Amino acid sequence: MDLKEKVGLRIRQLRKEQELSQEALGYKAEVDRTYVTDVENGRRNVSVEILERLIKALGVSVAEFFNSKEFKK
Amino acid sequence: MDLKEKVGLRIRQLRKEQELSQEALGYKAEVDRTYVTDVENGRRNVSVEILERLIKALGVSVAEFFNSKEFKK
DNA sequence: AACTATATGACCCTTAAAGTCCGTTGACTT
DNA sequence: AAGTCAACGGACTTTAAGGGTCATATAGTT
Repeated sequence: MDLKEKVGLRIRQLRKEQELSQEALGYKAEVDRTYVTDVENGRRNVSVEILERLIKALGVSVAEFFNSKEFKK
Repeated sequence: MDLKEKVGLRIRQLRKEQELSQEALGYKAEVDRTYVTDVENGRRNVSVEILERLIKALGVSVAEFFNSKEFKK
């Protein structure tokens, strides 16, 4: 599993915790709803600018976002 | 300071610790040395695929990479 | 002082891919 | 049946990826 897949799973995990729909997250992060779908399913090679917006919209710091089992080796 | 600038500084920090030149890091990560220059100076909006290669080349986990002061809020 | 080598920075340019936006469809819920 | 949510497709626009070139700085060499 590569990084973009892990990122997608982590985003989905945090989004569910917040009880947000993909569309609601997309709105907060100012990205298209279909784009959120693709990112969560590991089909998008996101840039750090977009990633930053998504992480902010999820209400966590970048360090917290990556402080998760799948990113530790 | 946005995320891509923070990422650039962190890469530079870790590269210096390893005593690698930009060219040597570029070689390990399979990116052009001028690209490394641009990334470190915050001029490139890197994708997670490239970021993953750079982080691997620096010999740290993704979690470690982002476990640094500048990424905590 | 002129020359070599190494390291970095700052442009410029092309093309492959990132990112946007319009749909539709299927599953599930009320 | 009407609404919500997620997945997916196609077409389009924008930008990252990658590489070229030249300039600068430092350090050692002859």
